[in-house]
Amino acid sequence: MGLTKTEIFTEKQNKLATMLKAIAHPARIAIIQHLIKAQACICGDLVEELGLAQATISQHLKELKNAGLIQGTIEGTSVCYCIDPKVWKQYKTALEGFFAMEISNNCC
Amino acid sequence: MGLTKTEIFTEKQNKLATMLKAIAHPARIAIIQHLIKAQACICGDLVEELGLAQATISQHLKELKNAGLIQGTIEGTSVCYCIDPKVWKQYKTALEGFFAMEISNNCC
DNA sequence: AAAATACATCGTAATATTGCGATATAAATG
DNA sequence: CATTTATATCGCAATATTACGATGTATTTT
Repeated sequence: MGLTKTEIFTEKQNKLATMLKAIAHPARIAIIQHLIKAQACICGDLVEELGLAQATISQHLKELKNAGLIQGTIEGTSVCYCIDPKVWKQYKTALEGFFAMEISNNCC
Repeated sequence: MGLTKTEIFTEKQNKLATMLKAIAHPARIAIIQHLIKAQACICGDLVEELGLAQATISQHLKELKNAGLIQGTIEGTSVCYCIDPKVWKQYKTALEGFFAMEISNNCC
Protein backbone atom coordinates (compact mmCIF):
# COMPACT_ATOMS: atom_id res chain seq x y z
CA MET A 1 0.00 0.00 0.00
CA GLY A 2 0.90 3.66 0.13
CA LEU A 3 0.66 3.63 -3.63
CA THR A 4 -2.02 5.67 -5.37
CA LYS A 5 -4.27 3.44 -7.48
CA THR A 6 -4.05 5.37 -10.71
CA GLU A 7 -5.56 2.49 -12.71
CA ILE A 8 -9.02 3.08 -11.34
CA PHE A 9 -9.22 6.75 -12.28
CA THR A 10 -9.58 8.45 -15.62
CA GLU A 11 -6.58 9.84 -17.44
CA LYS A 12 -7.94 13.32 -16.93
CA GLN A 13 -8.30 12.85 -13.20
CA ASN A 14 -4.78 11.51 -12.86
CA LYS A 15 -3.35 14.28 -14.98
CA LEU A 16 -5.13 17.00 -13.06
CA ALA A 17 -3.96 15.51 -9.78
CA THR A 18 -0.36 15.42 -11.02
CA MET A 19 -0.59 19.03 -12.14
CA LEU A 20 -1.96 20.14 -8.82
CA LYS A 21 0.65 18.18 -6.92
CA ALA A 22 3.42 19.97 -8.80
CA ILE A 23 2.36 23.33 -7.40
CA ALA A 24 0.98 22.11 -4.06
CA HIS A 25 4.02 23.17 -2.07
CA PRO A 26 4.75 26.63 -0.66
CA ALA A 27 8.35 26.55 -1.87
CA ARG A 28 7.31 25.76 -5.41
CA ILE A 29 4.61 28.42 -5.28
CA ALA A 30 7.20 30.91 -4.06
CA ILE A 31 9.59 29.86 -6.83
CA ILE A 32 6.91 30.31 -9.47
CA GLN A 33 5.89 33.69 -8.10
CA HIS A 34 9.48 34.85 -8.05
CA LEU A 35 10.15 33.61 -11.57
CA ILE A 36 7.11 35.50 -12.78
CA LYS A 37 7.91 38.68 -10.88
CA ALA A 38 11.58 38.67 -11.84
CA GLN A 39 10.45 38.15 -15.44
CA ALA A 40 14.02 37.98 -16.60
CA CYS A 41 14.91 34.48 -15.56
CA ILE A 42 16.90 34.04 -12.39
CA CYS A 43 18.32 30.95 -10.72
CA GLY A 44 20.67 30.89 -7.71
CA ASP A 45 18.89 33.95 -6.40
CA LEU A 46 16.11 31.62 -5.37
CA VAL A 47 18.37 30.08 -2.76
CA GLU A 48 18.81 33.49 -1.19
CA GLU A 49 15.23 34.64 -1.74
CA LEU A 50 13.69 31.63 -0.05
CA GLY A 51 15.56 30.39 2.97
CA LEU A 52 16.15 26.86 1.74
CA ALA A 53 19.38 24.99 1.06
CA GLN A 54 20.75 24.89 -2.46
CA ALA A 55 20.08 21.16 -2.76
CA THR A 56 16.48 21.66 -1.73
CA ILE A 57 15.83 24.44 -4.21
CA SER A 58 17.46 22.39 -6.94
CA GLN A 59 15.12 19.51 -6.14
CA HIS A 60 12.04 21.72 -6.30
CA LEU A 61 13.22 23.17 -9.59
CA LYS A 62 13.58 19.66 -10.92
CA GLU A 63 10.00 18.84 -9.99
CA LEU A 64 8.71 21.97 -11.65
CA LYS A 65 10.79 21.08 -14.69
CA ASN A 66 9.33 17.55 -14.72
CA ALA A 67 5.89 19.12 -14.61
CA GLY A 68 6.91 21.13 -17.65
CA LEU A 69 6.15 24.38 -15.87
CA ILE A 70 9.66 25.80 -16.08
CA GLN A 71 12.61 25.72 -18.44
CA GLY A 72 16.28 25.97 -17.60
CA THR A 73 18.91 27.37 -19.93
CA ILE A 74 22.60 27.08 -19.20
CA GLU A 75 24.26 30.47 -19.13
CA GLY A 76 27.91 30.21 -18.27
CA THR A 77 28.25 28.62 -14.88
CA SER A 78 24.69 29.37 -13.91
CA VAL A 79 21.31 28.17 -15.14
CA CYS A 80 18.56 30.56 -16.06
CA TYR A 81 15.08 29.39 -15.21
CA CYS A 82 11.80 30.72 -16.43
CA ILE A 83 8.14 29.80 -16.69
CA ASP A 84 6.98 28.08 -19.85
CA PRO A 85 4.10 30.32 -20.90
CA LYS A 86 2.45 27.58 -22.95
CA VAL A 87 2.32 25.08 -20.09
CA TRP A 88 1.29 27.82 -17.70
CA LYS A 89 -1.72 28.51 -19.90
CA GLN A 90 -2.50 24.80 -20.05
CA TYR A 91 -2.58 24.68 -16.27
CA LYS A 92 -4.78 27.72 -16.16
CA THR A 93 -7.22 26.24 -18.66
CA ALA A 94 -7.32 22.85 -16.94
CA LEU A 95 -8.06 24.38 -13.56
CA GLU A 96 -10.61 26.76 -14.98
CA GLY A 97 -12.32 23.76 -16.49
CA PHE A 98 -12.40 21.98 -13.19
CA PHE A 99 -13.75 24.93 -11.26
CA ALA A 100 -16.21 25.89 -13.95
CA MET A 101 -18.63 23.24 -12.71
CA GLU A 102 -21.67 24.77 -11.16
CA ILE A 103 -22.47 23.88 -7.57
CA SER A 104 -26.11 23.62 -6.60
CA ASN A 105 -27.11 25.22 -3.34
CA ASN A 106 -29.79 22.69 -2.43
CA CYS A 107 -27.51 20.59 -0.29
CA CYS A 108 -28.38 17.94 2.28
CA MET B 1 13.79 16.84 8.01
CA GLY B 2 10.91 15.80 5.86
CA LEU B 3 8.96 18.63 7.40
CA THR B 4 7.86 21.51 5.21
CA LYS B 5 9.32 24.78 6.49
CA THR B 6 6.11 26.77 6.63
CA GLU B 7 7.75 29.50 8.73
CA ILE B 8 9.74 30.84 5.83
CA PHE B 9 6.80 31.33 3.49
CA THR B 10 3.97 33.83 3.51
CA GLU B 11 0.58 32.96 4.92
CA LYS B 12 -0.86 33.20 1.44
CA GLN B 13 1.66 30.81 -0.02
CA ASN B 14 1.09 28.25 2.71
CA LYS B 15 -2.66 28.56 2.41
CA LEU B 16 -2.63 28.17 -1.35
CA ALA B 17 -0.36 25.12 -1.05
CA THR B 18 -2.71 23.55 1.48
CA MET B 19 -5.69 24.20 -0.75
CA LEU B 20 -3.97 22.65 -3.73
CA LYS B 21 -2.86 19.66 -1.70
CA ALA B 22 -6.45 18.96 -0.67
CA ILE B 23 -7.47 18.38 -4.28
CA ALA B 24 -4.17 17.03 -5.58
CA HIS B 25 -5.26 13.41 -5.56
CA PRO B 26 -7.24 11.57 -8.24
CA ALA B 27 -9.57 9.98 -5.69
CA ARG B 28 -10.46 13.34 -4.17
CA ILE B 29 -10.92 14.84 -7.61
CA ALA B 30 -13.22 11.95 -8.50
CA ILE B 31 -15.15 12.41 -5.26
CA ILE B 32 -15.60 16.12 -5.91
CA GLN B 33 -16.71 15.53 -9.48
CA HIS B 34 -19.21 12.91 -8.38
CA LEU B 35 -20.57 15.12 -5.60
CA ILE B 36 -21.09 17.90 -8.10
CA LYS B 37 -22.64 15.70 -10.76
CA ALA B 38 -24.90 13.89 -8.32
CA GLN B 39 -25.94 17.30 -7.02
CA ALA B 40 -28.19 15.67 -4.47
CA CYS B 41 -25.62 14.62 -1.90
CA ILE B 42 -24.58 11.00 -1.84
CA CYS B 43 -22.19 9.12 0.44
CA GLY B 44 -21.60 5.35 0.46
CA ASP B 45 -22.20 5.35 -3.27
CA LEU B 46 -18.70 6.73 -3.57
CA VAL B 47 -17.30 3.42 -2.36
CA GLU B 48 -19.03 1.70 -5.25
CA GLU B 49 -18.41 4.46 -7.76
CA LEU B 50 -14.68 4.56 -7.20
CA GLY B 51 -13.08 1.18 -6.58
CA LEU B 52 -11.59 2.01 -3.21
CA ALA B 53 -12.22 0.44 0.18
CA GLN B 54 -14.70 2.06 2.53
CA ALA B 55 -11.97 3.05 4.96
CA THR B 56 -10.03 4.73 2.19
CA ILE B 57 -13.01 6.71 0.92
CA SER B 58 -13.83 7.76 4.45
CA GLN B 59 -10.31 9.05 4.90
CA HIS B 60 -10.42 11.08 1.70
CA LEU B 61 -13.78 12.51 2.72
CA LYS B 62 -12.24 13.52 6.02
CA GLU B 63 -9.47 15.38 4.25
CA LEU B 64 -11.91 17.19 2.00
CA LYS B 65 -13.93 18.04 5.08
CA ASN B 66 -10.83 19.37 6.83
CA ALA B 67 -10.20 21.51 3.80
CA GLY B 68 -13.73 22.85 4.20
CA LEU B 69 -14.63 21.80 0.68
CA ILE B 70 -17.40 19.42 1.68
CA GLN B 71 -20.03 19.13 4.38
CA GLY B 72 -21.52 15.99 5.86
CA THR B 73 -25.01 15.76 7.29
CA ILE B 74 -26.16 12.72 9.22
CA GLU B 75 -29.25 11.20 7.68
CA GLY B 76 -30.32 8.11 9.53
CA THR B 77 -27.52 5.60 9.45
CA SER B 78 -25.84 7.26 6.52
CA VAL B 79 -24.11 10.58 5.99
CA CYS B 80 -24.94 12.86 3.14
CA TYR B 81 -22.01 14.76 1.69
CA CYS B 82 -22.01 17.78 -0.54
CA ILE B 83 -19.75 20.54 -1.77
CA ASP B 84 -19.74 23.77 0.19
CA PRO B 85 -20.47 26.31 -2.54
CA LYS B 86 -18.91 29.15 -0.57
CA VAL B 87 -15.57 27.41 -0.08
CA TRP B 88 -15.67 26.14 -3.64
CA LYS B 89 -15.90 29.71 -4.83
CA GLN B 90 -13.06 30.72 -2.53
CA TYR B 91 -10.88 28.06 -4.10
CA LYS B 92 -11.84 29.20 -7.54
CA THR B 93 -11.02 32.80 -6.73
CA ALA B 94 -7.71 31.96 -5.08
CA LEU B 95 -6.55 29.89 -8.04
CA GLU B 96 -7.74 32.45 -10.55
CA GLY B 97 -5.68 35.00 -8.66
CA PHE B 98 -2.62 32.82 -8.83
CA PHE B 99 -2.94 32.09 -12.52
CA ALA B 100 -3.90 35.63 -13.38
CA MET B 101 -0.24 36.66 -13.31
CA GLU B 102 1.01 37.49 -16.76
CA ILE B 103 3.96 35.54 -18.10
CA SER B 104 6.43 37.37 -20.29
CA ASN B 105 7.60 35.58 -23.39
CA ASN B 106 11.12 37.00 -23.38
CA CYS B 107 12.63 34.06 -21.59
CA CYS B 108 16.25 33.01 -21.22
C1' DA C 1 45.96 23.64 -15.51
C1' DA C 2 44.37 24.96 -10.78
C1' DA C 3 40.83 27.42 -8.34
C1' DA C 4 36.46 29.29 -8.10
C1' DT C 5 31.56 29.43 -9.15
C1' DA C 6 27.03 27.53 -9.88
C1' DC C 7 24.23 23.65 -10.08
C1' DA C 8 22.92 18.83 -10.03
C1' DT C 9 22.82 14.51 -7.91
C1' DC C 10 23.48 11.04 -4.19
C1' DG C 11 22.53 9.30 0.13
C1' DT C 12 20.12 9.60 4.17
C1' DA C 13 16.90 10.93 7.96
C1' DA C 14 12.47 12.56 9.23
C1' DT C 15 7.92 12.97 8.22
C1' DA C 16 3.63 12.50 5.32
C1' DT C 17 0.49 10.05 2.38
C1' DT C 18 -2.08 6.20 0.67
C1' DG C 19 -4.61 2.14 1.28
C1' DC C 20 -6.93 -1.35 3.77
C1' DG C 21 -8.40 -4.88 7.26
C1' DA C 22 -10.25 -4.87 11.68
C1' DT C 23 -12.85 -2.80 14.91
C1' DA C 24 -15.72 0.87 17.02
C1' DT C 25 -19.84 3.76 16.89
C1' DA C 26 -24.41 5.29 16.01
C1' DA C 27 -28.93 5.04 14.08
C1' DA C 28 -32.72 2.14 12.15
C1' DT C 29 -35.12 -2.13 12.16
C1' DG C 30 -37.03 -6.38 13.60
C1' DC D 1 -32.80 -5.19 23.12
C1' DA D 2 -30.40 -7.84 19.40
C1' DT D 3 -29.37 -7.18 14.60
C1' DT D 4 -28.51 -4.81 10.63
C1' DT D 5 -26.70 -0.87 8.07
C1' DA D 6 -23.61 2.89 7.28
C1' DT D 7 -19.79 5.27 8.48
C1' DA D 8 -15.67 6.53 11.31
C1' DT D 9 -11.47 5.42 13.44
C1' DC D 10 -7.33 2.56 14.65
C1' DG D 11 -3.26 0.35 13.48
C1' DC D 12 -0.25 -1.05 10.29
C1' DA D 13 2.57 -1.59 5.92
C1' DA D 14 4.21 0.39 1.75
C1' DT D 15 5.52 4.23 -0.57
C1' DA D 16 6.27 9.30 -1.29
C1' DT D 17 7.85 13.80 0.05
C1' DT D 18 10.80 17.14 2.15
C1' DA D 19 15.17 18.76 3.51
C1' DC D 20 20.05 18.93 3.57
C1' DG D 21 25.11 17.73 3.82
C1' DA D 22 28.41 15.85 0.91
C1' DT D 23 30.02 15.16 -3.39
C1' DG D 24 30.12 15.29 -8.50
C1' DT D 25 30.19 18.10 -12.83
C1' DA D 26 30.71 21.75 -15.99
C1' DT D 27 32.07 26.37 -17.03
C1' DT D 28 34.66 30.44 -16.10
C1' DT D 29 38.46 32.80 -14.14
C1' DT D 30 43.11 33.26 -12.71
